[in-house]
Amino acid sequence: MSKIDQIDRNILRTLGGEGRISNLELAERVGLSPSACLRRVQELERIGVIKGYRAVLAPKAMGVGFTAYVTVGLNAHTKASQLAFEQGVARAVEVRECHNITGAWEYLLRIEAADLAAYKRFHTDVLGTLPQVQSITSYVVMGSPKDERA
Amino acid sequence: MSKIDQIDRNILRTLGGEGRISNLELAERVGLSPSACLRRVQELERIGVIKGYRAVLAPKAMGVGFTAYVTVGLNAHTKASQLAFEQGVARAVEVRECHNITGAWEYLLRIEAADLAAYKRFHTDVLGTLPQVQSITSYVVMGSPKDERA
DNA sequence: GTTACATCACAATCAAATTGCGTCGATCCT
DNA sequence: AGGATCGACGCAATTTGATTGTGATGTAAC
Repeated sequence: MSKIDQIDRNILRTLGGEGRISNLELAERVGLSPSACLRRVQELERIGVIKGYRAVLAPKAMGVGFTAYVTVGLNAHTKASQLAFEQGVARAVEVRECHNITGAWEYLLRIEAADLAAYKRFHTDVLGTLPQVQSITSYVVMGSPKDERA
Repeated sequence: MSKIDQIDRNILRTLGGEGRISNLELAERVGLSPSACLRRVQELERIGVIKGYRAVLAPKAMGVGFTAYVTVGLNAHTKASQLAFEQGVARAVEVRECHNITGAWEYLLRIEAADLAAYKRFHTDVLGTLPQVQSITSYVVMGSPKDERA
């Protein structure tokens, strides 16, 4: 398979929303036999178009009651400084996302913590001890009218 | 089941990373028999702790070659203005996430588009035609050293 | 026109999911 | 202290789905 056709796009769209649909049901949805459908899914996984599957969990049940986006500016823009910061962030479980962005700050983080107190501890003991960090601005998430993360 | 115990947390953590693991394998991981494990998973789904499952797809394969975070300030802070904006955003497929945040802007959006030209069209024809919008700041994502979205 | 290749559906086999049921441990009530 | 009740378990049988081999079909290239 060298290119993704319309059937593949239907498969991907369906799996993007219902990752654990049975192959039988998926085959019916996209109009193939189960074996043909399964082979396509397996190929999409093999070539990396489908990177994996994840359960979508209710945050509260995972102990997450507080979410914030944080912009981070570094005091030095060197490659070493950026790599060191990224390593520090990789170790912090509260950091769910770390994006390298254009603009006045180098990074945008998504932080998930139990509550404000836990966020404060993260802010002080994690971000506050990374020597590369020069500026931090926190934006607390009060709600998410749209959230199609995957 | 009234509360989530350590076995449940193990199940959730495993499914959060490998949503399509077989029940057989999951049972081995958490130390239960397959039927006991399956019943717990079914209960976690029933009570809403597991909201669903999604395939994680490579962005390029879905036609996404450009990602940006956008802060949006509204010209009026009324409930009606916010709802109208949120409805406009709900209709836009490029908007993957819309978060209501504290600080100088009301919203933080995550935009996924094919390329810069497509982003420009979104910026002009979608955001640029919502009357509630007073300020827009775009932050282009150049990379994501950490991304555990689900 | 022939050959090669990709993709399909069918069918057989294998593996996993599902569910009924008995057992065990904990808790509560007498 | 003993019995009853309830929740959760593992076992086993049954059902369902996944997997894979294979032949057929269509398309493209030579």
